[in-house]
Amino acid sequence: MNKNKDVAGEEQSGALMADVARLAGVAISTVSRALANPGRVNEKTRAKINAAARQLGYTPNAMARGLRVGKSNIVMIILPGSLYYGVSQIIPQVLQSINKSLIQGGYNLMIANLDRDEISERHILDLAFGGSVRGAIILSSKLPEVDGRSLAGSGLPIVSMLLDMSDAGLQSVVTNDREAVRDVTAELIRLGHRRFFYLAGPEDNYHDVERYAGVLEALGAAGLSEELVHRSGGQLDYQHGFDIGVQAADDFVQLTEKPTAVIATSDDMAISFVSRIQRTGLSIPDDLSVVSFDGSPVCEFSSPPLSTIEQPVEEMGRAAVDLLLDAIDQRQKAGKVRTVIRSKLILRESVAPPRS
Amino acid sequence: MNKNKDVAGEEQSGALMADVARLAGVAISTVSRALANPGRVNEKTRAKINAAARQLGYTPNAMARGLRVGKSNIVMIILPGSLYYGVSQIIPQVLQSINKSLIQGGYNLMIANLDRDEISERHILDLAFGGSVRGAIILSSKLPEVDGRSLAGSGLPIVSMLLDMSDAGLQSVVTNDREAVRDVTAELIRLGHRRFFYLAGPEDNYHDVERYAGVLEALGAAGLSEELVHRSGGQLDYQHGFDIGVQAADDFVQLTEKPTAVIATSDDMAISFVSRIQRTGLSIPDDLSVVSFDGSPVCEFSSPPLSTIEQPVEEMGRAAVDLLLDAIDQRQKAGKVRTVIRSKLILRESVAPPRS
DNA sequence: CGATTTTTGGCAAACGTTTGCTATAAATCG
DNA sequence: CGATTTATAGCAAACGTTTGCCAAAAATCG
Repeated sequence: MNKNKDVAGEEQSGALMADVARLAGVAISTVSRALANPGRVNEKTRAKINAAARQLGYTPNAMARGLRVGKSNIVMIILPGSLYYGVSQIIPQVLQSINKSLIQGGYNLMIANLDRDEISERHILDLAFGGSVRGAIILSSKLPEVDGRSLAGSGLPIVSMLLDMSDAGLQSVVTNDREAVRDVTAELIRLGHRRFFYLAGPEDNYHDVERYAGVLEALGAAGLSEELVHRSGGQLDYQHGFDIGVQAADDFVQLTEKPTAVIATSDDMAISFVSRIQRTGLSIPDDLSVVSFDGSPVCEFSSPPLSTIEQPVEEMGRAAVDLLLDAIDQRQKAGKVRTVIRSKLILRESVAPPRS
Repeated sequence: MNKNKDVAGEEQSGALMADVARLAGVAISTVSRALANPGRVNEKTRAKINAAARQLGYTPNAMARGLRVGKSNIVMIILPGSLYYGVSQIIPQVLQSINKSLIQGGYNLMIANLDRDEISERHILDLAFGGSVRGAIILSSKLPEVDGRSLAGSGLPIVSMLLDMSDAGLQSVVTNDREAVRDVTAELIRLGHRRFFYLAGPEDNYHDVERYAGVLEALGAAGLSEELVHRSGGQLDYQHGFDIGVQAADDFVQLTEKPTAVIATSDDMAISFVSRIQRTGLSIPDDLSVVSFDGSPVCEFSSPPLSTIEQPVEEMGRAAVDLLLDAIDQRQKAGKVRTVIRSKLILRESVAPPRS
């Protein structure tokens, strides 16, 4: 990028395509073609060009290419808010999985936001409308919309991951929240549990709606009343999982008819709930079985080891990137708008039949 | 970005500066100046331009600007490897802190790598030499170097964070690993502990070197022999913290003279060690005190709550970005090449005096 | 009020790469 | 071997913004 070609210092300046052309004795456009469209250039000429490029350590300028072609090689990810919380590595795992697949497709991943306030929404829209990004993967409900600019109206290819936005027309890659929770609830019922304590995420949150529905479905399928499940929480976001669990433990001790099984909808709330409830003298799983959601590795080292539903993050990330790249390349796959990848229940020592 | 100005569909095409100029009845260069150098444009003209820009939802094209100016608005982060592991949120916290500060400075954060293999090194160098990024923050030792291209030779402003690379000439923002571990070891000594079990990270790893040195310093300061500390592990990377802790527990039970205090150098290894050692019947902290490093929030909900050294990630991230922006703007602060921000010991129930 | 200084708008070229089009060379065909 | 077809290299313009320079308008000075 250094225009001063005479610098004899240690710094390796960024060679231009023009430099390669000069050294190889061809036109700039021939260099461009040799690198990007090799079949259009004679083999001998191509060899000369490749040698020159190697000698100069030539690296294409992505901004110039993006400007000319009208497309960048960056994909942005729109987060629900914080990048991390508690023991959950879901978001970092998402980032890792997506990044890995994007790099293989020749793209770079950029984090677009760390909040969903107006400043962040505006920033996301700048990236979208400024041509800086080629597509987006969104992990959050509601597409950004500020001052007459909306992400939906930008024409940018978008894929939703973790939550189902297929109703809004977005290709979505999700796990089977509802079904997974239904199945683990059915397992608790099979073990003999008849009273349940549900640790809720934020009310109306997609994940909470799905997971709670799974509980109710299992009860219905077993001919049991929905009144057998006590719902705790609903005010705090998943980011405050530890707090949810602490408050739930307080809630639990107030109950006169104690439930025998806890269904926590994130590992954080399960971990802090268990910690607090054990201090009241209750024993897990003798007095109370506990299951959780997310699949954080640390659950194996809890006391006792925690049963949890493990999300297939890596697979979902791959699928999301595949869908996005298809949309970018405008390969209209006549496929489903909603891709479901199943979570997996990991049963550990926190679950047992209830005391008779 | 859509060249077809006649599209009457729902899609809001990216308006160009040329469109704003036409609507405002001025030249393109005047629009550019009004937006970027307002003092150079008459107030009345500026108002016309701002109104036109607002009406059209004009968003600058960052690629065009970057190309013309010769500088992008992206900063890359070079990771030591995986983005996440165990309960540690250090890397995600780093990303969040850095991203927050960068956005305030008008930059975007891009993840450059997820590995340190040759493909990833090459990719990092492409970003550096291709003009795609304006600076780098590195969380890993050794600067990328492949095929005659080296990051050090690219002229790109670089700041190291978490590990001290000031000897290699890089501005570095670190925490006081050595001192923090020395102080916590001194506290254990003060409580009466005389035999220690050190859970090591990878041998020769910067962090392990510093932290182990802290242990030895505290012993020396108390006039105690270095032989009082048994070192366990050293083969696995911090990413495998849980495994390190499991192996350390096996190691520990083999010891004839049991140490009374454990100094673990990451929360992951402490958590898994405690889990395993408790299964052998030992009690924390009655039989064995445990301290850890990182400050993961879940430590509060361990059984018993785990004492840990909390890293000042947010503050370090801010400092690193400040240094980087200074370097980008070529503001030569006549300052130290090494910035140290202190970690903080959080004492919880995992530490007690040894049984007499 | 004329001379001088400052402000302001616009032209044109720059940034590094890509690609349509044309002319020429090379290959193929009868 | 001449006519026809195909392959290949190069010219020039495009992408969207920025900025040096110049001319003209406006402001200030004596």
